[in-house]
Amino acid sequence: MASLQPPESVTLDVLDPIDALLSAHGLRRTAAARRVLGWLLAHADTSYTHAQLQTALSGEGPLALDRVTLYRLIDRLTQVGLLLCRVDASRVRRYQAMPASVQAMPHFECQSCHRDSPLDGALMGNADDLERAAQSALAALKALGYQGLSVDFAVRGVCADCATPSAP
Amino acid sequence: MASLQPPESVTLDVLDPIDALLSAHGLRRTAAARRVLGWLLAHADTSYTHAQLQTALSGEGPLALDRVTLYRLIDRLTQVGLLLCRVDASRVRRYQAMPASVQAMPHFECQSCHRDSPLDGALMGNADDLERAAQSALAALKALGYQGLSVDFAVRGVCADCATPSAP
DNA sequence: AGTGTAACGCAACTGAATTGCATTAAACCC
DNA sequence: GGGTTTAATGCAATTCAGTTGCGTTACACT
Repeated sequence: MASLQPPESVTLDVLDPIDALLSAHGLRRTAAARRVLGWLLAHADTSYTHAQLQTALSGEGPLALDRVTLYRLIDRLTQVGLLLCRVDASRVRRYQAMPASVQAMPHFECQSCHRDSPLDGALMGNADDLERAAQSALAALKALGYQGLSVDFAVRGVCADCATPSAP
Repeated sequence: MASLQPPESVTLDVLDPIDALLSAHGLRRTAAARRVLGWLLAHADTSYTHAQLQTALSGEGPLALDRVTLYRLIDRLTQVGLLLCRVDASRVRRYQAMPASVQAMPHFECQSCHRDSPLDGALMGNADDLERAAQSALAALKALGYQGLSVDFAVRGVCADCATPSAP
């Protein structure tokens, strides 16, 4: 049956860019790898835990990927620099497609309730200063051969809700 | 036997500053609490994992503190803002006495080998920019009632060692 | 087509952290 | 001082994210 399938669909993916990324980084083009990287690239604005990826992928298609296989896959994708990985306040790893422009999205993590909220506009007066500091550090590390670099600016503490003694 | 013990030793700790901190934050002055907070204040320059604390404390004195008790204790100390807590690259929590001046000690975390190294002088050109950004964010949050604030600036990626294909 | 090896899947395991519950001892009150 | 309240302790059992071992499958390369 493979003999008569069209080599490319009407919507031109002559030689899928995802496949290109995979082999450019020395990884095999397996169904799972294509799927995971593709999905993360399509949802590149946020980060996802292993568990979230697992359900998201099994939900939207026929692929019932093994737990361990997914662990190893995202690990490989991270090591070659295709994914960005950080550990959130509740100790779970979060993966995200490596952003082209490495913005240091500032965020706040509450030590008590473990919520993680972005520090936007009003709360981040001098975002330019931050950006400048980030760029200089990145340039220096890149020159040393470091790869897949990203910057993270986090404020930690106890949020107003948790700080108030208790409710009446 | 308590009746004849001297109220304070020769080296004036009339009403221990640690005890003061504890009760000022609504915590009971137990042997364990005194000991842990005291030790962390005496080693305030770095952070320690639960396991490290456990061995350090049992090593240097008679206190054989229970694992779980230590977990709950450092958790309490963190919630009231006496300790600072972060999760390192290998997913374990690291605790540190809350520093008075909240420096955003910049550091690099390798996604591959999970080493965590400080970004000093040469690698952090505009440390002032970073400091300024941090101060503005802190001021804004403090005004909202947030407590025990600290700043963390991390660069993530794959270090030069891990990035090179392999050794010959 | 044949072959070496990366990637897969399953089962068993680790290690940090949490929960339940009975016990101890600060802190508060009279 | 004695009595009460409840925070803090200790132990056992459990959770949860992630890992390791090992036999099997299927890319990639000639």
